[in-house]
Amino acid sequence: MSSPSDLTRHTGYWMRMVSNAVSHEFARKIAAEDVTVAEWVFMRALYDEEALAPSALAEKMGMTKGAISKLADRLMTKDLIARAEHESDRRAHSLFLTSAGRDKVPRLASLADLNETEYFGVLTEKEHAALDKILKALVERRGLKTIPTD
Amino acid sequence: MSSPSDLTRHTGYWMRMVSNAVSHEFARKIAAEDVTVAEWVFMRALYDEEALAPSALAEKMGMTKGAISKLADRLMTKDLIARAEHESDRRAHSLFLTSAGRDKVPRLASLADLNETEYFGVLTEKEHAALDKILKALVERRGLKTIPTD
DNA sequence: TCCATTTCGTTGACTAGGAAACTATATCAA
DNA sequence: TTGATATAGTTTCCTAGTCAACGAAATGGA
Repeated sequence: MSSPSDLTRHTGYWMRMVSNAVSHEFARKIAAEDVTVAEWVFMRALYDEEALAPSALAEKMGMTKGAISKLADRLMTKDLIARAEHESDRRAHSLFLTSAGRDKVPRLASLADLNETEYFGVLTEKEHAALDKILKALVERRGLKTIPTD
Repeated sequence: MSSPSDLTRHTGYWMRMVSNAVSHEFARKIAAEDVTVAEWVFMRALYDEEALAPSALAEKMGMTKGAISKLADRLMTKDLIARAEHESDRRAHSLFLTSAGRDKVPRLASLADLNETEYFGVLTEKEHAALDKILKALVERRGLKTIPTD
């Protein structure tokens, strides 16, 4: 037996290695659009909705509301999102994409597609399909849910 | 077609979701031993060696030497590692596990094993083997190499 | 109605890492 | 030998999160 649990015998090890590489490369790509990965996920989450409350975003993205608050500040500074007061509850508000923000999403989406293709393009069709299936099985069987940001 | 590249159609999305979950759960487990994931990787890297230079660790872990410098500080404060001056080069030194540090590695390793089992235990033997094989193929074909920390 | 409690979001203190400037030392070429 | 350059680590400044305390507004009994 090789020393205490050789790290490379762990699936988690290889998974993290690939996952990190994919993320870092994606971060590099979208940096050209002056957006971070967290910002992209945030914007993508708003894209399908009219507007969302910070708390909903926090839940969806698996981040604390503090983090969302600061992230929203940054996105507002960049004029990619804006806020609307809640009609009846004066504590609450909701966030939505500005038109500039909305315009950006498809461009970022193609970069995401490109990254996906680049990374997983080295797999055969069969391998890729098998990987997807197994990952989804894992998510389902372990009951995972939040949108992965980091 | 659903809106700009539905994130959930990306393998990277599912991969990050699983990878993050595995990491966070592991972080939670080893927090009981008062160690972070980066610290664990650092210690694990030292375990097989007599001693390593900070620069070698940085290379191995894919972190900057600045980060290694701070990480080493923390580990020295906890008395888990110590430093030895280089015999001829007065700029250099090397880091090694203290006996307390060395003792801790097997305990952390079992937590790593436990985490691995817990997470991937929901897969069948066949699925698990297939996943490993595909991940390793990805790493090889894309030429990835540093030990994943985050 | 009014006070206790809960909820929404923000803020401040803290942690971890990257990038680049910096310090000290080593090496190499003239 | 000595001055230029390269190398080993450290430090500083910055970004991006968490956690916990907080203020303001809403809610729900007594």
